[in-house]
Amino acid sequence: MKVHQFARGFWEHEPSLTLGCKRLRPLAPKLSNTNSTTSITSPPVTTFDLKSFIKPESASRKLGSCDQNKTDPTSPQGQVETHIPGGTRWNPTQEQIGILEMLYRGGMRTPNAQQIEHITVQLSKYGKIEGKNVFYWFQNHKARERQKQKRNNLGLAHSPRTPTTLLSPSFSCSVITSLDTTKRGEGVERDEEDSPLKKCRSWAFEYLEDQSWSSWKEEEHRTLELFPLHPEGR
Amino acid sequence: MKVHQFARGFWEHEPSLTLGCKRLRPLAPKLSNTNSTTSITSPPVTTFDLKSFIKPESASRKLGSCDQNKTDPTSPQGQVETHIPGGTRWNPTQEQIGILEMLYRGGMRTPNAQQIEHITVQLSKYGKIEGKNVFYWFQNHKARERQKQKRNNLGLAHSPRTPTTLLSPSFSCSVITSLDTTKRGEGVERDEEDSPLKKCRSWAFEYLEDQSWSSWKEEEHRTLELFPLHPEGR
DNA sequence: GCAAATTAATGATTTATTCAAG
DNA sequence: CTTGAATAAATCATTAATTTGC
Repeated sequence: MKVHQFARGFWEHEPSLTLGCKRLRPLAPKLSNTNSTTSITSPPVTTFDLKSFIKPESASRKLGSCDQNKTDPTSPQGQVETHIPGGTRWNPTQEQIGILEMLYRGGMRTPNAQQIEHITVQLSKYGKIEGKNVFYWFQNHKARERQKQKRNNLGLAHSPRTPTTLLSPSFSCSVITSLDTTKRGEGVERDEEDSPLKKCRSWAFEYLEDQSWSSWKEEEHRTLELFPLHPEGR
Repeated sequence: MKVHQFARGFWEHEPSLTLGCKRLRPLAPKLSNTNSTTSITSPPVTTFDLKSFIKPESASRKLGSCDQNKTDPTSPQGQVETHIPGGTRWNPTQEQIGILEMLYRGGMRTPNAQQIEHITVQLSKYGKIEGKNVFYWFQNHKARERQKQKRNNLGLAHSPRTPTTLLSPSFSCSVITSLDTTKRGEGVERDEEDSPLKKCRSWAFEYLEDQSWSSWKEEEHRTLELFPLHPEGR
C-alpha cells in the first residue's frame, strides 16, 4: 500500500523534502536518493498554492478565435451551412463528411495529432470544425462500422456474401485479395481490421475547452461536505 | 516506395462511387471528369489536396524545447537519469504524485481542460509534465481505485470500512485545512463512488505530438498494396 | 554486491458504452 | 434513429522494484 507519509512532509515542509521512497512500490530500499531529478532541482519552488487550484475560474478563456460566441446559444442561424452557429455540437457538412470518409476508406483509422491537425485545417475550409471533432469522428466511425459489420455477419450468417456495395469494385477487389485469406472473409466492408495495438499518441491537450468547470462542481456536490474544495462561493 | 496510387485513383474517381453509401453526397459536383490524370486543379473550394494529408512531415520533433531537463547542464550532479528525457513516458516525481493524490482525495476526478492546464503548470515546477499526463493520471487513478474497491468489496462481502491506515492524521488535517474545509475532517480514502456520468469535455487537442506518424505507416503496412496512401519514404 | 530476469505498478492507447442533441 | 460527445473499461507497453544466480 502506499504510504502517504511523505505527503505530509511535502506540504508542511519545504520542497527539498526527503522523499523517503521513490514511487509506491512498498519498501524501496534503494532509492536512497535516486530521484535526484526532483530533489536537486527542487529549489525554491516550495510554495504550492492550493488556492490556485481552487480558483482558476475566471476562465482565462485562452482563445476565442475559433471558439466564438457560443455564449449565445440561442438563435443560431439555424442552418448548418457554413458554420455551426451556436455552441452546440459539431454539425459536419457534406464536404467534411465526404473527406473524412474518404480518408477512412483510404485506411486511416486513428489519426495522430499531426494528422488531425492537418485534417482539421483542411476541413475548416468547409465549415467550422475542431480537432476533437475529427478525432471523435474517427473513433465513432470506426466503432460503428465495426458494429455494423458484426451485425451483418451475424445477420447473414448463412447468406452467401454481400457484394460490397460500399466499395468500388476494383477497390473491394484489392481489399479482399489482400486480406481475405486469413481471417474473416466476409467481404463486407472489410474493415481492414485495424490492428489491435498501435502505439500512437494521437492527441494531446490544448487550450482550455470551456467551463466544464461545472462538472467538477457538481461532483463536489456529491462529495459535498467532504471537501468544500469548491471555488467560488456556493 | 509507397505509391499514392490508391489515393490518386481515389481522388480521381467520381465521388459518388466511393462515397455513395450513407448520407452525404461527397462533394457532389466535384470532379465530374477529372478521371484521368491529376487534373488536380480542384475547383474553387474543393481544393482539397490529399498530398497535404500525406505530408511526410519528417518527424518534426517539436520537442527539445523544455525537455532535456534531466540532462540539463545546470544540474551537474544530477546525472542519474541518462536517458532520453523527452522520449519516454512521464515519470512522476513524489511531489507531483502527492499533489495529484491530494486533489483526487479532494474530490477531483475528471478535471476539465482549464483545471488540467492549471495543474500542469503547477506540477511542472516539480518536473517535466504535460497536460495529458495529468489527464491520464486521473483516468487511471480513478479506474484503478474503482477496481481496487470492487475487489475489496467482493473479497470482503461484508467489509465495513477500511481503517485508513494510509493517511497520516496530520496530513489529512492539513489538507482539509488548506482547502478551507468546514466539515468532515476524515482523511479516509473515501472513493466517493465517483459520479456516474458527467458530461464534461475535459480536453481538447493541441499541437501535434510527434512522429506518431509511424503508427499510421504501420497500419498501411498491413493494408499495404491496398492503399499505398502512404506519404513518401520517410 | 551487481546485473540479468521476473514481477508489480502504472503510464498511455484503444475499444466499448453511454448519453443526449437534432 | 442517427451520430457527435464523453466516459469507462480493457489493453498494451514501459519502467521501477524485487528476485535470483553468480
